[in-house]
Amino acid sequence: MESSWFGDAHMKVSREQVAEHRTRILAAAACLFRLRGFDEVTVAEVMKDAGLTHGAFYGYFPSKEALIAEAIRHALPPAPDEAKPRRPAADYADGYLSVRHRDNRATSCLFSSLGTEAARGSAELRHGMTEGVRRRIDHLSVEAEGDKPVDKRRAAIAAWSAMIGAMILARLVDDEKLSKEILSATRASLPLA
Amino acid sequence: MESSWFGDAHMKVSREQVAEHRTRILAAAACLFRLRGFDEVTVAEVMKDAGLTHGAFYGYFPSKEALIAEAIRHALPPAPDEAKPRRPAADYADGYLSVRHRDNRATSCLFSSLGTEAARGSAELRHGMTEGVRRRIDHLSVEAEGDKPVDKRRAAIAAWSAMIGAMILARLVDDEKLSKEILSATRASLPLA
DNA sequence: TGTACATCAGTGAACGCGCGTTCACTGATGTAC
DNA sequence: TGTACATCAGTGAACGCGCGTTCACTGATGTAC
Repeated sequence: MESSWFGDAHMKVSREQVAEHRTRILAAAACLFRLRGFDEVTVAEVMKDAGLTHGAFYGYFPSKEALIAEAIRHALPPAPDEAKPRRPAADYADGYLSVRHRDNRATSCLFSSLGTEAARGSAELRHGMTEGVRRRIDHLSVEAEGDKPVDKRRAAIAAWSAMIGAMILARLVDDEKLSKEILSATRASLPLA
Repeated sequence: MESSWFGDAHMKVSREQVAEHRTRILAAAACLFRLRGFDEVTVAEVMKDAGLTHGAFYGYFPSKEALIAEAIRHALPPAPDEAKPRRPAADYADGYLSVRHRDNRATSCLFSSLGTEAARGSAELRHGMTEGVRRRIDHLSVEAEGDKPVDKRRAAIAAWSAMIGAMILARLVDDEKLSKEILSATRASLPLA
């Protein structure tokens, strides 16, 4: 089947429809996975949240595993855009270690909501997440404590590790007071300028 | 059925047998869970690793969920023993942020191997893990940086959060160099005396 | 403009497999007398 | 000491359910002429 400029124009509407459905599937999956984990979410649920029936799934993705890798890639922070200003590291840390972030799991940081399971995931999934790790380290390195770039990068890695660990503990613990203490104690000790 | 001192003595062997089997089930479960996560491990596998068949499981635990909570409790660090010397915090951190710990998942720290999934677990599971969190914070507080106890405790929380986050990232990332960098950078920045 | 045909995203019933859980049974050990 | 019975941890077949995946079909949209 060939496509002329004419054919393209006519197909455009349904192609956009498909692209939008695909985006909705990925977004629904990313939310559900964060809320309940990869294994506890079913393909049928994701499709229902995206407004479709489960049978259509395999027109979009070859398997649930492929959806996991794609949804994570899609939800990860995008490559830095020169046009947009970088978010200040202190702002990022304040938001990250907030009760709001702790309780908003559906839109939370992927590393603190799915980190331990993702480490056992497919090569594709881990590769996607590795890119996300690199970007975040680069982002935080700019304003981390230290004189030389090496020191800044080291501090950025330590600071982000602490944010992730603290968020996981804050969500895990069944004592609200301890949970808040973990967040604030970690915030106070972050090596960010 | 009454138990006399005589009856007790006669029953002792089989009671010890049962207790040992129970321990083996818990130990096998704790290893498998760390390696593959709660959902990916089957009751039958745990029993096989413990040297029994799956049918015997329900003589020991009422459900898989109960096993999860018990196995985690069993694998968590015990209450501090006055008789035994505390492990120095620097030692603990060196071991924690080592490649050895990263690669030995079967016996790894529960928070870095199951943290994100446990946060979505049963109340029993979360309660058990909360006790583990308290103990570790107390343990590390003794030698953390700071003059007043409050400062030491704050530093201990931040240091442990960083260890957990760093271990999760080090396991997740598919680049050996970056993985090691995360461990060493975090180790260098830990607020431990 | 109208009619017949092609395409293809989406539907929902069905399949097959695996896993948590149950249960009738076994066999080793201990008890009664 | 011997015989009959009770107990109970463990066995393995079976059940039932849910989930990932497949597939024949629908119906809306576009194409050919």
